[in-house]
Amino acid sequence: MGVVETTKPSLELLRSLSDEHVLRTLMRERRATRAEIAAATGLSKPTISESVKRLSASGAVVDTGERTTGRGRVGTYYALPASGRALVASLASTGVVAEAVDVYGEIVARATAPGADELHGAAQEVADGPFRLAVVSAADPVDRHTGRLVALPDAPLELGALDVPAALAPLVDGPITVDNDVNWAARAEPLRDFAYLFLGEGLGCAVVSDGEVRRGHTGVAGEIAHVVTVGPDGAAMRFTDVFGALGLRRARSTAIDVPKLLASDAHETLAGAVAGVLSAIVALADPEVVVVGGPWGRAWLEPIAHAFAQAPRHVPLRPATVGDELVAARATALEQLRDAVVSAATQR
Amino acid sequence: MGVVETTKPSLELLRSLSDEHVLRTLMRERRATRAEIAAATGLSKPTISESVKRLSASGAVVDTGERTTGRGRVGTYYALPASGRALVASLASTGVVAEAVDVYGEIVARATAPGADELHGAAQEVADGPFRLAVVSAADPVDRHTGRLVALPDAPLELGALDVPAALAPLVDGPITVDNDVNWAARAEPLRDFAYLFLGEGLGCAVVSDGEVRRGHTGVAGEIAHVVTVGPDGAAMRFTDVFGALGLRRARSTAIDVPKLLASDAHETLAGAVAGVLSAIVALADPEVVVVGGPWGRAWLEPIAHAFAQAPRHVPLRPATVGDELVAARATALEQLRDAVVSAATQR
DNA sequence: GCATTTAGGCAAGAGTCCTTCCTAGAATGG
DNA sequence: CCATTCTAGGAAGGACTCTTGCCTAAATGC
Repeated sequence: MGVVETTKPSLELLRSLSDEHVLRTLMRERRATRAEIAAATGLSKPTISESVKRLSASGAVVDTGERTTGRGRVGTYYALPASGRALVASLASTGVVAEAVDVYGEIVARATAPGADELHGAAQEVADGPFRLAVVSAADPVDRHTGRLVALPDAPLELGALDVPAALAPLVDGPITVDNDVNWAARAEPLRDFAYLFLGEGLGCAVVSDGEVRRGHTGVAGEIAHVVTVGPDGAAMRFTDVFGALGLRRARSTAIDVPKLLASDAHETLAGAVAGVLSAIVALADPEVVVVGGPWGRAWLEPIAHAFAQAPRHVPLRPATVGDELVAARATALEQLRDAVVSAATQR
Repeated sequence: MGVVETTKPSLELLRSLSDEHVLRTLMRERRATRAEIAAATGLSKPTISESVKRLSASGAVVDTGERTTGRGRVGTYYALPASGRALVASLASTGVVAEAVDVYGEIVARATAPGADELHGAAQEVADGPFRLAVVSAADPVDRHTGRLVALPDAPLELGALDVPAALAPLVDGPITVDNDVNWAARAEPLRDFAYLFLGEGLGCAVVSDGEVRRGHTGVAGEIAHVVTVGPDGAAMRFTDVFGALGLRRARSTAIDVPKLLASDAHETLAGAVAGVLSAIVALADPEVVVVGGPWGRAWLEPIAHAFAQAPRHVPLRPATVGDELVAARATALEQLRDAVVSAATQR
């Protein structure tokens, strides 16, 4: 708190600001003449001309060879050179998706593979030289500092002992961001303070506060398996143990047997247990709404909402919009890639 | 996410940056010659001279009349004029504290009064013209948008129906920031991801994530009274109800009877209940440590830590450093006051 | 064929930063 | 007591960046 950091005034600062305007305009427009850039940024034509001259000399923008047609003098189109790509990947037990995203936000290549251990192969398939950075969604808890998957008690790693950063390091020449799939799904919702509760084979929750997913110290915030809640006979019980007590786990595993659960008549007991967890979420995170996703979360939204409405404090529940965890991962990758390009071109 | 906001390059930007450097230096040093400011900021003497000329003309800095003594030419000391004050107040059922803080971080006036309803009077006592802003700590849940106290189920307002912003509005000519005392206490700890659990007559918790207290949508994040936990016979029970079941509440109230509690032999039951709440905190916030404060929280840290250590996931507990909720409130007020002075002087 | 339109360049002006040098005045030391 | 040393402040000059305004070249449309 209170660390005031004031940049020194300098003409270099102004110059880099102009350059940044030019680069970001070309990221939006793909190509533009100096006059078009001036109009789009609100800066004057001579300023843009100077900036383009600098950036051309350093190779940060290039003359595409194309020329305007139409009335008036022929203009020269400028564009960004091949600026590298970002890798966006999704890892689940059902398979891997790898995508290459360019600085315009275009998905320029895509590959899928059946097993999570084929991450490297899928990434290599969409590679075209080293990636400038990677953003990965994984269906397991993630350590926010190392990017490695974290084994929590009673929750075997769905993806096995895969070391994501190590698997990608040879292909990526920059930062590798890894986060949980539930957190990525939450980032796609346009709310500032809410929680995203995922109820499927695994249990998960993302807490969004002040517009950002809060990951906590190690990155496993929202791993709700051990929250104490109401079990079968009103007994206090950890959330994950409720499924054991009801015989709704898959054989020799702590994973929930979803088909069996959906076919069972345990609506009420489970809704009560979920309502207990929701009480903890509301108490600690104070969300505006709780978005409920996952196969049985969505199917049983009704009884869950009914049980939760009995609680002394409650908030509205809403089904998750059918979203893809890659949407937010792509957006993050694009933002990081653009920032990397701008800072590479403006820093010296 | 991804909203890139780039400031336009302009010479005015540089000028305001120089002015800000000068102003912030004078806030630290109280008075300085142009040469001293130049040395402190790293900017050149002519630049500082220009800035001081501008700021003197607008009245944002003044010649104090003092002159340097010592070898060399006599220098002119400049300083900030009377720049207004910030009000810092603390409200508890035991009484009110009001302080006036100036732009140097000095407490220039202080008043106390026995009842919370004397907020206006205490504030008026330390006033010297209108305050530029106010920062208030209140021993009740606070709505982060309105600054009003929030009545939650089973938790009567300790301070009554006091409307803090309305009480202060006539004295304050700017923003009024109100927050819970537990949140202020947490802000005084130098950690980025942790929770602060307060166990006294009331129950409270602050969640600090990524270096900031997270208040949630309405501002009542951390109000843990309704978290489901383990009650007397292993029954699932809301935290606040545990005290009712054990007969540890004050008469006709939901407040905890602390002397009775400390004299009771309910260590184990209560430690188990607290451990259940800690499980929820760890699951949802993933803190590095949990700082435990409040009269019986500190006294019973041992049994609580013992019970919590049985949980499948746990983090270290630590007693709260004997802190004053006003420390962080003062720091916030000072930062806001300085920002206000800088922006008033640099904007036009 | 000529007015219109448009990209880009040039020139001038204002403003901010810096480095370097100069000056006035005060304390220090022989 | 006087030369020396030290320091705050100012002035000069150069380097840049921004803007406005004007000019030129080339293509279109009537």
